[in-house]
Amino acid sequence: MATIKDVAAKAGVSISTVSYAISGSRPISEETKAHITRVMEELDYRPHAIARSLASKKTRIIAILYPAVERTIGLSELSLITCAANAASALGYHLVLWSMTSNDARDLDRLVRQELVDGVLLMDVHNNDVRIPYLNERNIPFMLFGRDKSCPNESFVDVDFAVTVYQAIAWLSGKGHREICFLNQSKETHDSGYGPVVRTRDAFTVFSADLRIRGRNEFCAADAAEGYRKTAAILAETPETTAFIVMNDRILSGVIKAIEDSGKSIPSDVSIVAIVSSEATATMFIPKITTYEMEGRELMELAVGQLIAKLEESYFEVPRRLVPCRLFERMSTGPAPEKE
Amino acid sequence: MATIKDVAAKAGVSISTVSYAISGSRPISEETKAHITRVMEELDYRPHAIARSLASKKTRIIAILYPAVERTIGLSELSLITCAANAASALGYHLVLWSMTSNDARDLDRLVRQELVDGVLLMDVHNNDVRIPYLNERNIPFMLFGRDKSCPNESFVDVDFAVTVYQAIAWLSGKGHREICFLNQSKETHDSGYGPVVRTRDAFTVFSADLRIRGRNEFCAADAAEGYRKTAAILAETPETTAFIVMNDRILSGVIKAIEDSGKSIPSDVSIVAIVSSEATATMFIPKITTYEMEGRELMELAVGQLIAKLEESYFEVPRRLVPCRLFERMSTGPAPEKE
DNA sequence: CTGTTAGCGCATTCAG
DNA sequence: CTGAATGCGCTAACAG
Repeated sequence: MATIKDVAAKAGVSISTVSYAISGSRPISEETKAHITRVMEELDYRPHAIARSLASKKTRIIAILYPAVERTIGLSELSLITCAANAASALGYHLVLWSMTSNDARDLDRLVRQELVDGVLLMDVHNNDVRIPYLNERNIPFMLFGRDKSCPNESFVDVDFAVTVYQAIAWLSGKGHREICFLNQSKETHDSGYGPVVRTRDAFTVFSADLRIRGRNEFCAADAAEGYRKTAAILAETPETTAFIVMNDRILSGVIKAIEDSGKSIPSDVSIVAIVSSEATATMFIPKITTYEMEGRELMELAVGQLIAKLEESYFEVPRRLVPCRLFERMSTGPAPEKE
Repeated sequence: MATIKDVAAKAGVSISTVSYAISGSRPISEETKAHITRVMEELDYRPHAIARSLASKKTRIIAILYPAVERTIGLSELSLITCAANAASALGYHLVLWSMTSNDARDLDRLVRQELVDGVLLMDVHNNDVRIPYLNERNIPFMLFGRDKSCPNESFVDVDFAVTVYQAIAWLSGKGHREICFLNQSKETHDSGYGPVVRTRDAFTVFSADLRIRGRNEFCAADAAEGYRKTAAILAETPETTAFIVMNDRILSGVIKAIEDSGKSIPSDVSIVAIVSSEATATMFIPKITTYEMEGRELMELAVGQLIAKLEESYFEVPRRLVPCRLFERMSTGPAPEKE
């Protein structure tokens, strides 16, 4: 492997000149720079990442950190991580994956102390996350993917749950639906303060009133059988319901079945839209489900971009970015049925 | 941050003694070693990963590499990657994620040439994968997760598809089923030579004969509607079918619906077992689906362990390990119905 | 069994 | 605008 020394020798300049030609942190005449560039190409030179890190005290590596707790929102997608890797790569960074098996900051300490990474991207932030005070204390730059009310001063990117709920209601409303039921996740999840569940619930209350929708704001445990039971009960109690907004992929099949078993059909009698869902889920059903899907790529590019901006100090404000989900209209939604 | 120098000074020994006490690559007397260990703890010393790498020419970082192509088998799980990270971490390694967006070995070259990693774990290996000759040529140690007939000489770990199919047939057979249909993935996937589809198909042919099962060996496109159509057709043609083995989570809801619409019920009339599936999928349906699930954790520990063994040259053979899926009996399977 | 020392490949001072 | 020299923190010869 060619080193910077080889390049310098062949180009007839000093090592530092080559170094500056690469980094640009000091003016180099156009012609020597061009010459050096050519020699680098001839030698197929690549800077040695490790050596560069040791000298510069910056590794150009960021860590993406998954905590012990498994959440129910569909954040657990491989594509999110590959997006992160791609985003990092595009900015000249590497992405290492850390997965914490316990909820103990010492696990994190073990990793951080090796000084392998310049910054950390925290996934699945949860209430009173021990990782946040730890990173603050040690002054490790970090960014949250997801947010929590217990950490109001941090940088984050997150799904805009409120706007997503608003859009779903408004869109259904535009199709004539006036009686809409929101099937959120479980009450336990809500009561534990899990952000997405709390925010969507509040948003549904507010926006359904704003849009003059008669809304039912319900919880449902993450289980197809529960989805069935709940939906059947709702249909029995308020048969005028013409649309369901569902924030839990696991209950969809139960919801669909309950609607069909009640003698109604989708979407002519009842519409279903799944929020914070995914194409993979949507296409598993008949009919294919209309969804609002997380903008995983955009969110990740933001998260990684902001984190790296922080590292390179070209940014000084605390970035907080919310991105609503995007609508994918499929076969489970239609205009509200005519009133008899 | 304390450095090795600080430890040496405080312990009253030389730097190299500390180094050897850590690595164990040269004998150190028990008492000095104990003393050094104590001093390290007092100083809360952690070796600097980068400096160590530069000096030793080993980074103790491995890359997990996802290719451009998206495969249909459920390998796309986040848990696989976190397992890989955990396995690596347990062995003192870090895991970086590389995601190739093109099918070009030059992308890989760009990464490898930075000499950031000691070895590579290739995911989702496909026919005539360009990455394999490249890595061989450059002498980069690597390991395959999944395998392909176009690379018969490499080290790999993989799901034992044949044994999984055998077990599924045998298990159903033990419950009295004699007419079993295997719903594989699409014919196009098979004809393109995709290993899992080819191997399961062949295995079904062989083992259903061995076990005296009247088997239908069918393809089905990855779509719930196709699953419905296909299942309905099969039920019409061969109504004596009492069990379906399905290797495609995307069609399950169609299969279930077709069976129910034909007036039969699950599992009393017809059993369903999904192979190479997952709990997440299984619990999305009513009834919960009996599955054979990939031993992701075990496979990953094997893959990472073997790769690292290779790196550290405590191993010289080419490891090839197959692990069949494990049965999770749920509600979609039961004894074959009595013959009329 | 332990100490001394020369790099690993590069970034970055200090001189010119 | 460019070159020479120092050292990042550690490993691994070499020397005792």
